[in-house]
Amino acid sequence: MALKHTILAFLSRQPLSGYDVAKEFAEGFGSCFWKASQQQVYAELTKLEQQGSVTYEAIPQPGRLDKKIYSITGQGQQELLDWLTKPCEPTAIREDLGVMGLAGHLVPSSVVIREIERRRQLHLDMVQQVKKLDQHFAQNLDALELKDLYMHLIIRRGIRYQEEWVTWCDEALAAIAQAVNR
Amino acid sequence: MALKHTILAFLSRQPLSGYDVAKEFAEGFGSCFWKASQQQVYAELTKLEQQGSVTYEAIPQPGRLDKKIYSITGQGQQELLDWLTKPCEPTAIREDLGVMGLAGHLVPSSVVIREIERRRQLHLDMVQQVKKLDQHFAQNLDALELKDLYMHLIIRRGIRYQEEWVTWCDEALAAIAQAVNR
DNA sequence: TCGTTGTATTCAAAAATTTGAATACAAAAA
DNA sequence: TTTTTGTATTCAAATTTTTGAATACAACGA
Repeated sequence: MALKHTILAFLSRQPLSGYDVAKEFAEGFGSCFWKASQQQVYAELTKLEQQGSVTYEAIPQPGRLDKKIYSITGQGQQELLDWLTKPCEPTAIREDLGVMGLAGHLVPSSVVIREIERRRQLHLDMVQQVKKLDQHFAQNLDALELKDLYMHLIIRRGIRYQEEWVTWCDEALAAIAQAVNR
Repeated sequence: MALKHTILAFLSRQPLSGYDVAKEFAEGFGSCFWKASQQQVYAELTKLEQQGSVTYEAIPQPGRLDKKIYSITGQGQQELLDWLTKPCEPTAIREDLGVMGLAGHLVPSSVVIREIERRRQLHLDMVQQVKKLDQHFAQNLDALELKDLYMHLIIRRGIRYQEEWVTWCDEALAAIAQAVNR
């Protein structure tokens, strides 16, 4: 389970509130690599706190519930470290669009084409979004410390992934158009 | 949920036993796009059968449980068709290795390097494996009917995905080596 | 002949993820 | 000024996925 470890990893970089962690999953690093809902994040933070992997400092907020700023503990850091040291397995793409490859012939080709065109645009937008994440790290690459270099490299993987989808959409659209006009 | 629809899609191509479907997920198309365990497949097939989306013909086998050959029904085909017609959203990569980007600096760079080298080999193996799936379809591309063209295209996506990981591993290893020797 | 691999199905429990809410106030935009 | 967006947390339920078994026989190789 990487949700737990992804949260620990976020907190190993800086203390964050649950809201901030959820935002990381929705908009930042997580948007490309690992999505988690607010509820999942809050539930996991509560569990991690009970287990002693994280602690929080409650910031009183006038007239509403305290804001909790979570930090990783020594124990949490050790857990993360142990996990990082163990080999991890690649995961399947788990992409709904794949089903089109199996059964696309059941729907009119126009439906397939429309869907691929839609996806092309979505991935194009994602390229821009993920590139923004990289802006901070992509500057003077030669002087980057390891911490930032790792971040840069993995973000590059995300960018490439999205770019590859755009390329694939173009190729697929061309191939389908050719086959249909035959 | 694409498990249901992936199973329906398999069965839309040909009738299969639960064992065969599970094999598709483990070794065939699914190995790259959507993994599901045997138990998941059998449970889902039972549910689909109860709902009338699939039927099975029981093949008696001397001395053991019947073998069930499942086929998609008209209703199942309609469900699949409806699902394919609806737009689908891209999914996050959901890759454990991503956590390295966030917190790789907590472990010695040798650990990161070893892990990336290991992953490189795994993806290299996957490239070969997925290319095998394509063999049947990659022949005389210009005469491929749509059904097979779609399959070919989506398998190409899987090949590229694995190849991209290999390329990324190479780039990452080079960049890390350079940073460490600085 | 003995172990391994492959065919074939089923049960049960635990863990993870998704979905749908509700609450509450501040700040910015319409 | 009214609505929308953003900050911030929590509860509950349903669904999905993972993990760990158990059963049974056939075929193949050592």
